[in-house]
Amino acid sequence: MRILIVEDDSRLLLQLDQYMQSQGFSVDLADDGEKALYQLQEYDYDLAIIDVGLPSIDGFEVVQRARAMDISCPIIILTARDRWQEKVKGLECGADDYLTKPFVHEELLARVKALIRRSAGQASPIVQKGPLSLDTSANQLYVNEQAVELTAYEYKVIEYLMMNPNKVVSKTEMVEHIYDQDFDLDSNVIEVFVGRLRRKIDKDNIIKPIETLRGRGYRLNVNLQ
Amino acid sequence: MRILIVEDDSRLLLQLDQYMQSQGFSVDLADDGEKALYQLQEYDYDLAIIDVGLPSIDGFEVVQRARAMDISCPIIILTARDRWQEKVKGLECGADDYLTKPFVHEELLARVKALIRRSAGQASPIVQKGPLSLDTSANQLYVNEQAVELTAYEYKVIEYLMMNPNKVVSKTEMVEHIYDQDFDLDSNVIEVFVGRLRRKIDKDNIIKPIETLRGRGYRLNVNLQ
DNA sequence: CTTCGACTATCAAAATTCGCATGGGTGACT
DNA sequence: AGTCACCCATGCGAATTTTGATAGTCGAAG
Repeated sequence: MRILIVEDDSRLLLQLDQYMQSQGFSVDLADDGEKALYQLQEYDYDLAIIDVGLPSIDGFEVVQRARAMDISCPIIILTARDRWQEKVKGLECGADDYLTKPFVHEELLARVKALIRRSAGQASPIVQKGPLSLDTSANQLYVNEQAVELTAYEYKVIEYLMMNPNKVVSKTEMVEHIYDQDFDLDSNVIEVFVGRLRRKIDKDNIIKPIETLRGRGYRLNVNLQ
Repeated sequence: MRILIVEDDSRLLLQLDQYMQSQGFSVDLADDGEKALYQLQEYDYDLAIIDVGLPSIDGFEVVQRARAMDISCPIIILTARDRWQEKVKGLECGADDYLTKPFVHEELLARVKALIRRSAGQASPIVQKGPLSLDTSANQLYVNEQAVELTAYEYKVIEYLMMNPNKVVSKTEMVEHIYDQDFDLDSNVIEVFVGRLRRKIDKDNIIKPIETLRGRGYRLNVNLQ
């Protein structure tokens, strides 16, 4: 985890540097807004800690300009003032958290950890199987990074197959997972959808991701490289 | 945005309920840990505010158990105590933020917004998506830098879509985040609001930002240049 | 190796479901 | 009383799903 600390009081700066390093972080330092913005642009930090009371460009502005430059790492601002308006202003500038000086180091650490934890848990859950990938939160299938538009049931079918790769899935099983309760089992819906999926996924029939196992069902074939 | 407030002091609870509602949130309430956990399990909140001083199951435990159940919504804990150990403990239990009582409502609001923003992967309070930009602190939508006046619900709909760009969002999901519990799910409100938004956002139908995915929901389309 | 029967693929029409526009009604607020 | 936002019911049009018929393929048995 690499973090940036921006603080003009050199005593505090070094103290924080030492503490965060002792906690296993890689720490970069800056002592004014100019340098801070440069560093933020240059490196991809996991988090930044910024004092609002900086000479020339103040902390609020650093945050604002960083956000305008599309820098999205979590930011904690440090404020010496106890007026809630300042804190609100900080958050509205685009900071994620603030801490009022003086503070104990443990509290800073706890907040840093909480923010990093949260910003890590944002990736959308994507299931990758060979050339196929499924973004289950966006309900979107990609074949070789190309988005493929599916209808509601087509999506349900491929989703179920992707959840059970390299496994023979019977048509009964699929029907039971895709439709809620009583559905006419001797219908060829699944065959129809598998057919449509095959055409959409791979027109030229080069990938052959869905294999038919006569009398048993289907299997999503994945080359586990 | 739908939030849960857990607090045993009924006076404060109602006060917060009223305030957060006035700020455009859909609010559910709970006055003990038992109910809170049930609610958290049952609904998909965008955020929870939990007092640590609850009878029977205390706030720390609620957070801990919620996280153990894989509930990942942002959580702010309220603590009456000013001892930093308590705050650190809260964050270590899995909370994302804390606020020390007494606090001014504006400060709570700023933190709530900051957390929701971050959990949507949005660092800045201004969300830019193609020709659309949304100022979440002013509750104002702009289309090509032009302000567009929206009603309360129209705003909630576009906000939720902007927080989930390029993602298929089902109508159920939208209803659940926009209204608080007990709302008739099979109603066509969402369709009506989407229709009105489309007309307001782009009269001439050139931008087509909101795409319909039959049987699945809607998707805010953003050209990721 | 061939044949037969069962299983699967494909197609297009039919049936169904879904989404949208519209207008009326209700309740809140002025 | 008037305005405004919102909710609800309706009916049309369109996209999707289902059906049923037909053609094709596979594999086991002879």
